Amino acid sequence: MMNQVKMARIQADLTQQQLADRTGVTRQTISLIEKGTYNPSLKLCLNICYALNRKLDDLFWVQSEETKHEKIADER
Amino acid sequence: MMNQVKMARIQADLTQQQLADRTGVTRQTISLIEKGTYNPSLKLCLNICYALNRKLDDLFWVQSEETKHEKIADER
DNA sequence: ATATTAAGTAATGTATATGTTACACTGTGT
DNA sequence: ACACAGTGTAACATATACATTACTTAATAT
Repeated sequence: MMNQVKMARIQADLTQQQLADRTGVTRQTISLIEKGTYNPSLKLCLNICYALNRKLDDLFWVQSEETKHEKIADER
Repeated sequence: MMNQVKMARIQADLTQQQLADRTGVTRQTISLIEKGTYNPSLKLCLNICYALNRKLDDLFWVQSEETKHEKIADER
């Protein structure tokens, strides 16, 4: 589950702990989400968005496997 | 947890059962998500997006309580 | 050298998302 | 009147998100 949380957090100049505090979870949860091994709840995704002043698609959108090919075709 | 799933599903002319089949969950799960009593996982949100050809912000974005006021102020 | 901060990760417990089965209600068609 | 499709919802079981605690490593500062 790839995402842009780590990039956005660093751009916002926050530590994992600071982001965790602002989103109401523990640092460990943030770490696992950034590493991509977790499948976070929508509510947590939204809280991360609020803390980083982003929207869902900025941080969490991933293209479906099927439409990836169309994208490649578009780029040609 | 308000969302636009029901609207988008009806616009796509799908039943809850059809959407459930396409997203790999049961009809009950779709029903509860549409009703807003569930806090679905990101993976399920993405699968619903794929099935309805939408993006996360279209179906699942909800403004934070704090920024709601700013929005209202903007509209004045 | 030592202390401190940021981050990765493992073990264990709890809360909850989701599945399964089943029943009820509403509307529509016959 | 009956059948059926679509939906809401409840009870119970299972998987997993998330918390808690704790250990480790790397980097930086004193």
